[in-house]
Amino acid sequence: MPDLVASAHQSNAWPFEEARKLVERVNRTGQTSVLFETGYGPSGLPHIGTFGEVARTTMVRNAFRVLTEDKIPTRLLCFSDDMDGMRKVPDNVPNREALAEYLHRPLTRVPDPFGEFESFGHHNNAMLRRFLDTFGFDYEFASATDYYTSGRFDEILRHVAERYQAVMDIMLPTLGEERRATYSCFLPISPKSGRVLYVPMKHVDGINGTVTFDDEDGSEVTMPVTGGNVKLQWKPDFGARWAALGVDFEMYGKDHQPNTMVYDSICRAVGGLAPEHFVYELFLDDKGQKISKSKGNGITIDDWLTYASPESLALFMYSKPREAKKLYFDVIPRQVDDYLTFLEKFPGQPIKEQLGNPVFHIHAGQPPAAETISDAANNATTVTFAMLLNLVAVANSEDPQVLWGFLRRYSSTVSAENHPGLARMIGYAVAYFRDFVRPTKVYRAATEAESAALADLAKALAEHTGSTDGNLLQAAVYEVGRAHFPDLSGKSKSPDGRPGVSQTWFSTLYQVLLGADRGPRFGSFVALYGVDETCELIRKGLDGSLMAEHQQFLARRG
RNA sequence: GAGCGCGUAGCUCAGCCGGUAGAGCAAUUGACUUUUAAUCAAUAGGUCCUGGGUUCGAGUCCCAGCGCGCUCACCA
Repeated sequence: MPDLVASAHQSNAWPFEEARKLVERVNRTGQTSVLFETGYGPSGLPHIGTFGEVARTTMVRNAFRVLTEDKIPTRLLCFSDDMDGMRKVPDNVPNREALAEYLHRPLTRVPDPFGEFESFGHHNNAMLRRFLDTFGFDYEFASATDYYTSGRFDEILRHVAERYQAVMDIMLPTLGEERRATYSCFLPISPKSGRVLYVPMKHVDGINGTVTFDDEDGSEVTMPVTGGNVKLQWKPDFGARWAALGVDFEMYGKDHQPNTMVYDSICRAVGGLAPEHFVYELFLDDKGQKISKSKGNGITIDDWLTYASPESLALFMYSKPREAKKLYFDVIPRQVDDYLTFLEKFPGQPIKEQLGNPVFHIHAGQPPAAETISDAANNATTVTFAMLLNLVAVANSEDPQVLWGFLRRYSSTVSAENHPGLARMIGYAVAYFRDFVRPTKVYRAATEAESAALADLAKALAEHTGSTDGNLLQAAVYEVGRAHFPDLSGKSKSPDGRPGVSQTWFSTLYQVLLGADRGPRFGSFVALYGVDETCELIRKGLDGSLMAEHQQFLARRG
């Protein structure tokens, strides 16, 4: 595969551009492995941005593996800063009052409000891992609490104590006057209250590795910096961790960008080599505001996975990482269809274009084959999400079987067994219909004339009970329409030359029975939906049940 | 104010190493034996933000300007 590697060295797809920086780094240092890191602050449930960071870092990692033909081992460490103090009680958890007394304690020392895990921190860590596992990421999880208490950070902590002045010299100029007066890069955990203390150090002993400070009750305390007694302040924590673990690559959001120099300087000050960075743009909600955990705006990972595949979300993360993009429900269908298009094009592309195709990066160079359905003449088509959303809207049904029925009109052999991807997509389309389309429906009552016509239609259809012949049923629909709503303009005619049917008739059917202004060819709809079921639908349209049911549905949603 | 990014068809965006502008949706027309979802075929459409520069040649590279977006206290 020298062709692939050579092209990868030329490719301007961003994961390759980032990975090339790492190749140069390896050539420079002679190192024999590469460590990727992503950070996670578990003060709340996992954020879609956290997921994006892991997805994108994985893409760079895979690009690196292609470039180096897998000769340099790589690891991805997802580091959870779960020793951070709980600064406020999150809004979206149960038992909030009970949590209040644990404010400022490390998250791994706060009881789990969900009552399932050892601590709130453990709970949030587990949630993060669940999401990452859903996507099949290859990663190692790391807990700050474990690292601090097990002694894995002891050496670097002693080092920071020794180099205390150097670290403070980097930090102090970046702070406001007020903060400067009390700042410390060490945050001791109070031996009395268990809280993370933001207090000035009275003394730092670089030789013995201890710090001296006043505890919350005013008593002076001297403790070793090691063993989990003390954690590092945010910026020193970043730099020191990179140095301690030998991190080679870490990306972060643009809000961190101004701090890059500070993190890197600290890393060097304590003897490390600063990692390579990539700065990505933040996501925006529907109103153009930045999505953040604390605001709780925008959509969640669960939201996305309710309506679309993990792959479509990965595509969103791949595209334009340096642009502030809107991440909201209405971007979902497009991502799904773009993903399908890219997947379909991939096999026929020359290598160079494959390397720029998002599915290469989403699937670590091994995208699956696209699923298509074929008609009787063997013309293959990709079923798009847009098409399914239309189908589910016109079929007016949350029953997947009705959708399969529509699809089998085109391709008689298609099924969930031979098209698992399509089956999943139908599930997503149904959910999207239920939550975004159905609420927009408006049912109206039939007029007197329309009621008479509908009653006749029910009678006419009843004679064809059990029929699945769309054309036969369509003819019946037309016969009734001709009697009640003839088109007198002469514009439309039946094949035998009799007057056609006014559009009013069809509008009536859609508005009264389906709650929409437009709809499917009605005979075909009846064939799939069922004659008896359609008669029942007409009955409910006439007696007002459809309107009432829709009202109830809307009321239930709130 | 500083940093980063963006400005291409009505909308959303592709345009790789510089070589006569592309897709999807929307629109219009037609096919599917009566207009009505999907599908299929076709048509229409753009001063590539502006002005300079480099070049035989610039949407693409360089400079300047205009417009828009995001980030930049504390906390992480």
